Amino acid sequence: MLDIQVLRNDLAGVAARLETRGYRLDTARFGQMESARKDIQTRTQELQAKRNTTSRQIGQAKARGEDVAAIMAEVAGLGEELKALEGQLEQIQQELQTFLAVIPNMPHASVPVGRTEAENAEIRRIGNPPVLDFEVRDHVSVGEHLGGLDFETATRISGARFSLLKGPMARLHRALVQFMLDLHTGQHGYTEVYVPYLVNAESMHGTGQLPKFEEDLFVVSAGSGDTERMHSGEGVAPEGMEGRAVHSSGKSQPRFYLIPTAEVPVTNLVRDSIVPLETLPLKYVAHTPCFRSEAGSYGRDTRGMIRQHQFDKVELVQIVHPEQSYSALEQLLTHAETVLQELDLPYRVVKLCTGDMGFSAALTYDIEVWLPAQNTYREISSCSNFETFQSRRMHARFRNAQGKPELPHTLNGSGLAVGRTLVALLENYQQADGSVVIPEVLRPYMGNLERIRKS
RNA sequence: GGAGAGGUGGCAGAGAGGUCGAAUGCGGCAGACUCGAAAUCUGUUGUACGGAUUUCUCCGUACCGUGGGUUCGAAUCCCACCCUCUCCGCCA
Repeated sequence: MLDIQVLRNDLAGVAARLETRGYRLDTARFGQMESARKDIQTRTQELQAKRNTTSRQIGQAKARGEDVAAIMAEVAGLGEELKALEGQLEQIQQELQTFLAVIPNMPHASVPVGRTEAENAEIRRIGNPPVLDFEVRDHVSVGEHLGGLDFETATRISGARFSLLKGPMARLHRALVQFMLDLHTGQHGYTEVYVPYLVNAESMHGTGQLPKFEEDLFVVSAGSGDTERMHSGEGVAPEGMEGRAVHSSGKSQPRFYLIPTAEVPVTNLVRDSIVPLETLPLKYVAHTPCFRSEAGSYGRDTRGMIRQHQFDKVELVQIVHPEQSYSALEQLLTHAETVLQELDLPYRVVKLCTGDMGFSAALTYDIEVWLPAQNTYREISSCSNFETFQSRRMHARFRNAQGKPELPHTLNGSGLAVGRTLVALLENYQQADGSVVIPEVLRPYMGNLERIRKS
């Protein structure tokens, strides 16, 4: 969420900046809502002040044993009027809130302006694509040949966009997770956390997945929860009823969202709290499955495990002092890159252009790994600085040197997407005979296995 | 699923329609005492929004789990909901 003060002070400037991301800010509407809000709020508060002082007088008069009929008459109709005004104020503030909640973050000044990923800026390339002097297979072919990858059975169990790993392949997947966690906790100073995979609407709102991107998420409710009302959209849930699916009987069922990334539960660790200055930077790493509906990407990456409804990821999250956030982003990026370097996988780093960035990000670097079968680089990590966009939504603050609450900057990045790393290993480490060599650093996690062969 | 207890400031814990943003204690901060420290004493100490001021603040409003109701006035009364804890049952 953007700072409403910035909108008030420089509406045209904000609109121009957001234009570069392809977002048209309705400045006229904002102006109308703001002036209405100002008017209603002023009148409401004046009336509340009057009520408070009068009520106090009544109390004092009664204590003195005086007759209060005269004062009572004075505030006779005040209640109704006040109630109406308070209602209006509530409504306009809700409208403003809704308006603000769907505005994307402002791109950092250094972000290249562009519409599509074609205009992203390549920062560096590390490593050389392997020379494979035989017919290159894609990861599906490699994995199925080894008997470790079984999409047919996964489809029977669940459906499209799920995968099943077996034997050494499943272990390799686990080895990657272990390796990444050990690296980030041991070498990079992150604290490992285990977090819920089902979260409430407030958490989703905090990191920016809601209210705009509900269709990308899986929604879960217990037992016979009525899903009818769940997608009724716009309507703001009554306070205290958020995250509830209203059952036809009038009873409510708890309603959860499956996390699309560990960013959600981990960043929300600090929601609605004020952390002491000296605890910054907070650095967390978590391994979780991620669940995405992939609505709107129907024809893309249908083969293999590139794009799945469920995949594992090791996620890095940092909560930092605003002055340190951009150097922290560079560090976080190198932390993710280290994984690829240790695995000796060729990759490149790109800085996303304004049009390709996610809703909440101010600046994003993508790391793309080389996939021989696709003869191209594919995203394997995304590292972003959200500045105060998420902390404002989450009401996450730290106490600054002056003792005042201040919004920290939040960052996160994949370190890395496990499924895609597995894909990259299978493709880059495949051998002419169909076997796959296991990178040195993973062998301790594989019982010193050096190569996966057809069983 | 059954039975019960409870949600108040950083923490503990009063408060039972009126001057309560909330006693008291602890903790934190500042000062006094001290060579320094401890102890003691004094003062101070929530968050958000709006307005004024423009870096020193000041004023107003809201907030005692959440939402609604009663009332001139609600932390306090009424209703609904959420959450936490204890015991039993079930379960990994």
